[in-house]
Amino acid sequence: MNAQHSKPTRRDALDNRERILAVAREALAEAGGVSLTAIAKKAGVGIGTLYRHFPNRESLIIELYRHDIQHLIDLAPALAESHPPLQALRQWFDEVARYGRLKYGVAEVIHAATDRGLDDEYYEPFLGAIAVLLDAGAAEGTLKDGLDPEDVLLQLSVLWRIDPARGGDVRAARILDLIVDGLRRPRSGPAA
Amino acid sequence: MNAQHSKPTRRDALDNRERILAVAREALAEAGGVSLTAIAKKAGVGIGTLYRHFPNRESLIIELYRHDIQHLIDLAPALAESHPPLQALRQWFDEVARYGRLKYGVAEVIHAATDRGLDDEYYEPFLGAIAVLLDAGAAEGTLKDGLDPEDVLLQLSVLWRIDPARGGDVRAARILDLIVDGLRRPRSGPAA
DNA sequence: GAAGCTACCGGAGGGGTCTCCGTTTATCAA
DNA sequence: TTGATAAACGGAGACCCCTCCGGTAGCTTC
Repeated sequence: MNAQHSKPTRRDALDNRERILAVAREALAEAGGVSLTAIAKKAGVGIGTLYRHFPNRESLIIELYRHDIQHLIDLAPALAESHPPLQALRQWFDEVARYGRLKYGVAEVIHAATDRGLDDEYYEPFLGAIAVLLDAGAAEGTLKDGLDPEDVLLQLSVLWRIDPARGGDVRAARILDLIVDGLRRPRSGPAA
Repeated sequence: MNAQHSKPTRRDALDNRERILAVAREALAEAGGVSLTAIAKKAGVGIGTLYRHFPNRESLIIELYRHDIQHLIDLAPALAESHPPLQALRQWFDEVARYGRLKYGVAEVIHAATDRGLDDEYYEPFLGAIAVLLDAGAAEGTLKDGLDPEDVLLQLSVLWRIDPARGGDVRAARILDLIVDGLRRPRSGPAA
């Protein structure tokens, strides 16, 4: 990220960063409700140090789930190529939901992304992934033209508000179906 | 609410409650980001007193916007009666969005309701309002059968994640259209 | 090896939500 | 009036996020 010759980062800084990430990875593995204070303490650094490395909770979590987020982003064009557009879209949605359910952090990142908007390193690529799927469908004529990927991302963010305790998976699938139906181009029938 | 003969509430308690509400109403008029600590101080009560009257931020806000929430709940059957189902639904959605935009608290309450679920006094009635609209559409055949009002409420909660700074109203309208389209019964054309 | 520069550390502290519990006081009965 | 009593008060304090800045200690240069 800064391999420039601007000045090599100090060793202790690097060590601390790694230690924080390791502790955070373990602490946030599944749970989520872990305080940064706790992570800092466990990592043996001051809270100030943690915050210098990761200016807010989200950026720490992004770092942890970088890999997974990227996977989702890469998956979209792959699906678009190997499946009919509607199927690709739906499958991608499922995958996003699945990741969010599985790895707490992915959900948090995506959710936060809809707030932060353009600041976030992954915001644009994520939108791009959605755009690929939407374009494929539009080209084929099964999805509406001119859909805004940001609108779709927002709609997806509903996923993280579903209470997993009560029919989480089923409800998620149902809602994703509703969303996809909303994106479809209506059959050009006669009626108004 | 407790007109029972269980024991009349103490006068000072009643007074404090009113004072807190008055201060809160003014403080939260439009803004939102007001601390309960500040409200307590302004009302001349300890923070503990505020919290005994309203066990959390949300319950205070519910009290403030009781009227507005009820209006929305009542509006649904009225619209269902006076308009074609699709129009009624869409118009009700708009009204919900409008209220949320106008009065910060309404949005917060509805949003929170999707989290709290059954604990909330207004959760069921709100779902009922949605159900009325969905049923009307189902009966007419323009909306899908068996839609779950809770699913729809969840979808609506997206409204409060829209950044008003960037195309808020327009985006909201667009997303509401998408949601409605997702709820419509597809034309029974030939295709798969 | 010593010294200087400055990146980096770390925790105090500000502001938030909410809980707990010793103290005050409104109300009622005597 | 004067207790007695329990409801209500109110703030200290636990825990959160995040900022700020005086102190510390790597790295470089001589």
